[in-house]
Amino acid sequence: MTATGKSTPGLPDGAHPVDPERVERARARLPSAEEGDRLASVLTLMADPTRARLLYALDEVDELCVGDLALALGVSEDAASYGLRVLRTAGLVTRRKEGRMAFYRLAEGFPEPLRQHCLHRLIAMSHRSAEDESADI
Amino acid sequence: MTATGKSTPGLPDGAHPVDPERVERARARLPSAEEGDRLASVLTLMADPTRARLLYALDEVDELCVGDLALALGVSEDAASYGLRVLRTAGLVTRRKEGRMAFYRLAEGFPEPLRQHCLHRLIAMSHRSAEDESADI
DNA sequence: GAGTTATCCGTGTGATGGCACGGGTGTGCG
DNA sequence: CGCACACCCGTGCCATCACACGGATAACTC
Repeated sequence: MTATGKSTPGLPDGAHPVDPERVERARARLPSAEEGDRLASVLTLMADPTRARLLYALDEVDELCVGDLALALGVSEDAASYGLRVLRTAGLVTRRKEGRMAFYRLAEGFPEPLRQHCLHRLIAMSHRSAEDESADI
Repeated sequence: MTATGKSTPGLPDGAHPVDPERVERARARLPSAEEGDRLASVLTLMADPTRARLLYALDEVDELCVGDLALALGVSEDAASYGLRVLRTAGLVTRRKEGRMAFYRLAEGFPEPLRQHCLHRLIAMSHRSAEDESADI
């Protein structure tokens, strides 16, 4: 059992794993590298102001066409189109074509945790973070 | 008042804002560009497998030194150090120096929503997302 | 004091990302 | 039938990024 237990700072006995117990505890519950990749890819989709706001807008109103989305966000139609392209490729939004225009909405299988936690809670957080003026509590 | 209301697809009267009501509804509740930027920057910090897992590990065990974190994650010490550097610059983790080693922990002011929603809920999501085999519920 | 160890910092590099640009497609209108 | 429109797609440009590498610092051991 190596009998080390906790190693005080200078002990060269344990060498690299300084506190193996904690390392093991962390390692056991840690998401795998692959899970980390998945989480990162889904968060990367939200980690862009344009895309985040596109999703938020589509969460508020069921459906919007590209031009109106661009207008609501105050970005170029090209930027909106590009953002939607990425989100669509990722399967987060769907497109309905009516005549010459395309209406977007959140995909049916839009991950509910993502909507709740990122769209609602985190956006709410960023509302009051930053340099809040008075800061009650 | 332009009297348009809803414009059917082909009406050239409303021109760009096809359905002004929805645009207005979206625009009113939409996070501002600046808020979008803030949200994006904080999400960008999580949108990296190494950093996300670093934070997760630090959330599980109070405190770990760089080498042990690298060991727990299975990444190079340099990668861990770099990730911690970024997180530290952003103020999400703090460093305590003891002798020649540095112990990291989540910052005191670590945004609670971030911990709950990103670390716990979203990681839980990415556990069962992907191609889940049997998928009980 | 010399050597080793744990970490930090600045820089180079390959990779990725957001978006503007130009050209293309299908649609509605006169 | 020809024009304008709303949108899509492929591509190029510039910025950012994650990480490796090398050197520097402080501390512990002998």
